[in-house]
Amino acid sequence: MTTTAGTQRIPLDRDRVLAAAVDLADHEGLDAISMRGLAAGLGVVPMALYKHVADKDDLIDGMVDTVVTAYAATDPALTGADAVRSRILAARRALVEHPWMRRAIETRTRRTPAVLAHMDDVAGAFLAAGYSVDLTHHAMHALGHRIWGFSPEAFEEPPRTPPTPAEQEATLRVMSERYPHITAIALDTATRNPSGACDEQDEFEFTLDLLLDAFARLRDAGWASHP
Amino acid sequence: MTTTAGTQRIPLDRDRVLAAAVDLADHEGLDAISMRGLAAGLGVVPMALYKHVADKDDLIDGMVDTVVTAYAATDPALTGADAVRSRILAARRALVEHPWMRRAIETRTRRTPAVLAHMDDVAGAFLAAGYSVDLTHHAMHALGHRIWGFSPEAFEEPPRTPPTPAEQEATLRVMSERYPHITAIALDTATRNPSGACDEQDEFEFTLDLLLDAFARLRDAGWASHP
DNA sequence: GAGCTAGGTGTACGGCGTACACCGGTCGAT
DNA sequence: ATCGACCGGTGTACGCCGTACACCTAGCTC
Repeated sequence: MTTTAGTQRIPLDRDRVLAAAVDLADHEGLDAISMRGLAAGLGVVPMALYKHVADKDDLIDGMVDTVVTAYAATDPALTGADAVRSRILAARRALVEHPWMRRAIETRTRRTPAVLAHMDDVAGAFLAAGYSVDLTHHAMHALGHRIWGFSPEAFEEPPRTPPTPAEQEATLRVMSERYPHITAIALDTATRNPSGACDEQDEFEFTLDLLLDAFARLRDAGWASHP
Repeated sequence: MTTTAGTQRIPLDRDRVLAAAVDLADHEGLDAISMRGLAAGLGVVPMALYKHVADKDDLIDGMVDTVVTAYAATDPALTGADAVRSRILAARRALVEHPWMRRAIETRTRRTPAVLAHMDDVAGAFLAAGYSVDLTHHAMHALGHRIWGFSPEAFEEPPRTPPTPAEQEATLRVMSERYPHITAIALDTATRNPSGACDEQDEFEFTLDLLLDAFARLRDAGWASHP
């Protein structure tokens, strides 16, 4: 089981390890990432990976970096809030392709070069559009994880097995009694989208634009946080 | 080691298990929560916990519920966005006391009664203030995790050992060359707060008010998402 | 040819969540 | 008074995890 007859093993390198990890996470989810499983997929013994990544944390940092590095560069024709918007939506596209990124980013603490570069680009777009350093700072805070292409969702749906109509009616009755307001929201959504699901992309862009708009207003008003 | 001479063991119940878990997490962090460690702290064998919680996931759901249940009720004198604001800031106070809540909430999928009740209260406050169901829905999305008292922070600082002044200068030079914009922000912050740290509470309230303000404007303009 | 190095191996350790069989009390029904 | 059910705590064991450490080998440099 060392080498398949005659075929030479191409030696691993960090990029191949990371690419395999990204691929595995894309198909099986972040929880499926284990040093053992990843190694098996590469036809290699688990400890071999440690020649290319420091530890599992470094592996996941590397995966994040791999994806962030691949973000499309901002269209240089865009300026100001449009440049920010375009960069953030590029991040979101990557995020939709790699759903595990969301949780991966949330648990990272080290800031790798690609991550810093993305933050720097977003900040740079604000500054180039005449936002003060001060206001840019606040805008970055306000955008939060939105600059990575997602918003944290209080409303997130648990993956569920579809209930029978009877169950559905029973829970609806209970819900509307105990939680009338969120039930009203759910029912209102359902009138427009029978599946009852929210259009996450819409919500994302809605809030993104709301925030960008609010910040543009502050900029135009000459706002400053310090007296 | 069954029972200390004479003293009767008070039997465990779910609430005592959850309270012990919350306490442990408060002092040692969420990662310190293991069935084995928690059991040891309670002077009990690990499997004993499974008589009171279904599994580790249920344990953490229960911990979240415990804290959320303890949120101060909204001051009934407050109305509208003020009621929302007050409820969210109450959540934030709880979050500061229980730092592990942040990560715990982020990884939850099940929505427990206390969690639903909090969401329902926030939504109810909007509706009571004359926001349409539609607009309330969008506002809840936009607030995202903010209704739990925190915002996801792109800017989060890793816990770090303070570097020597020489190192500090070296990294500053590298940073300001490669990432001029975020460095500018950091330096600007440092002029007002020598530690260079952001005031998270300020940033939180700033964005919260920005959003509440933007939504109030939409309400007053009679905004609706559907034509 | 000696020695170094990079990359892959094998073994082992300590931790985790939890399935499963068990066992001593308490208590209600007979 | 006896029996059975049930409830809370126990003990053992399994399979997974990350990774430390010693090792082996092929190829390269001097």
